[in-house]
Amino acid sequence: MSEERSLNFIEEIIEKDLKEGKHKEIHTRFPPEPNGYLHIGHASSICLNFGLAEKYNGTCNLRFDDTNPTTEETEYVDSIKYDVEWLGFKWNEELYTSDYFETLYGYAVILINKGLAYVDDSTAEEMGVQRGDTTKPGTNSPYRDRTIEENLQLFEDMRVGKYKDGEKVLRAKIDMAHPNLLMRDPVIYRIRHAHHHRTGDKWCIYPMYDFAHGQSDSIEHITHSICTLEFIHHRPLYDWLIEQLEIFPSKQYEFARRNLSYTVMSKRKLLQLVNEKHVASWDDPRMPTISGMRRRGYTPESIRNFADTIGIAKRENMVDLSLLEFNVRDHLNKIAKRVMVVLDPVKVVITNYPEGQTEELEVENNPEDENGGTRKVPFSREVWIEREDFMEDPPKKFFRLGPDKMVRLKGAYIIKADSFEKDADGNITEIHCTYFPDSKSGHDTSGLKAKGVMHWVSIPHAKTAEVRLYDRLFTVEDPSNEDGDFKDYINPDSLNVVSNAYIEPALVDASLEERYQFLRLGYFCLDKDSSPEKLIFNRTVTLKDSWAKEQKKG
RNA sequence: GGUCCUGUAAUGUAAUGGUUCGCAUAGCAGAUUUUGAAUCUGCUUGUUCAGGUUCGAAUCCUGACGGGACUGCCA
Repeated sequence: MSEERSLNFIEEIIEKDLKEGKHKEIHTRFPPEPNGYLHIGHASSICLNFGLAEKYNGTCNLRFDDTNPTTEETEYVDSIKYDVEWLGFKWNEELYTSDYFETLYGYAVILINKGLAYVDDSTAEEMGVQRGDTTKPGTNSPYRDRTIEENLQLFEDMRVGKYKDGEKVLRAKIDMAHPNLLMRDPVIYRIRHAHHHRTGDKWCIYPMYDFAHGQSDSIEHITHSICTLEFIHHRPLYDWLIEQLEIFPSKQYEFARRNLSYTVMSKRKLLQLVNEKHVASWDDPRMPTISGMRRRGYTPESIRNFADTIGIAKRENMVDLSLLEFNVRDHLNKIAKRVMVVLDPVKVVITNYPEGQTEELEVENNPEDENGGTRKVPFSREVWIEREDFMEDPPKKFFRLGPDKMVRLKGAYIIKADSFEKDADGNITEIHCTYFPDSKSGHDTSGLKAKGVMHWVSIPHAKTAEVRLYDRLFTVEDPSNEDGDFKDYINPDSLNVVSNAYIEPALVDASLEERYQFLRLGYFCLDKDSSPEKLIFNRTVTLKDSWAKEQKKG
């Protein structure tokens, strides 16, 4: 039944490798550095790596790339694990590059013994000069020709803490004239007298990314090590080290990271937004972090479908937000409970409805779900409707309430507006309507037809809640690529708080797990800061609004 | 200037030398609708350019042009 789906370039490589017997089974890994929260870009990588392992019956490890003790923290480890699980993936093993520190040290000794690494006393500045640049070849360090014995001794001295930070480094001995700057005797170990989140104070030398990542891949027998495009220059070094060390030949493949419009994705920038209080926290619902999207109401399914939709490739890209929004609407439409909430209320009095009378109307929870069931919604003489649903002098195509216009109150009766009252400022304060008793939803014998259907909340039964309306965090597609600071483009209206929305009574039992569609308004979820005393809802995404479009046309 | 990666519709992706370049989103029309949602139907927009190879090129080759990455003791 499954439709034929074309393979992305990595799947092609894998299928070829499997077919040719290069590997019996594939092993991938997701290798985050625990120095920040995961974002939607990481989600693509997670879906790719774990997804590939699932698809080809292989395994995927979760490996924390923790080789820099000064930036990494356990808090991040925990959040990363939570996010990966929340997305619905299970790792084969939970691993840490720091688990391999002893092995990596041994690898470095092997390199020294082969005459392929040396201890260098040059300062960072001196090394910068030695490196040359893209046009000029580099020059050899004066320490490049130390003997193996001397290097061995010096490296051990580094390990036992004889030197201060920055005093010495271990460098691979490759080629200072190599056209690839990364091959010009790259640093592979540096001294850092810092407390590591897992190894504590056991080490004062730490391997660099290039001497840790590929080796860790190899130790774990990762067959396909997938990373983003900017590491493509590292591949020759990745291969060189594995070859010299004569260890399992993991292979690196690169794909282009996914960029999303109207947001930023770099950890540095996201950290800045948090630190400078442009957002409340890492999980602020406006953040493109997985935790922020979770809090906003995105579902794991919608994020995975999104990752699937945008696929992977090697070219630069800017994925339009609408692709993400489509996926979240698509999923929420199937699962969200429909409820009625009025954000900007105006009072409607149904003058011919008996005073004091209340009806319990049976209303469908979700027309998209046969098993969604129904709930009771109380109806009475006075109801709140949305202020924008009434116009004193409506244009022709306005399918809502206006003088002498008829609309159906969703799940209830058809009403007609007779008159309205205004305050001194000209604001409408009250609308007087009559209802048609034989137009009751499900039992309509009136023969009337109302083009418009509106949501409403019975005034005497209404409860209140705070509703947070979120919009894109930035006003431009690519804030990082504009003139000036990216923060100059923060959308001042990214959050609008409605502190006193009227909600139908059934919503007081709202739960964190449930997703809701506030009829005609959008998809919402309960915020984690919500309490029975003060309910708080987050808007995940609006509904598509063709009326808004119509209006824009004028 | 060096090395490397990359150019298919507004956006993302497909085509693996062989119909008329497919799909999704977005946009536009219409149908339908007790959500101006959803659903359904139709439509619009594309191979960066120039040569070459070939019966045949988005695909292979050459060159140009465009976009991007690399000069941390970050990852």
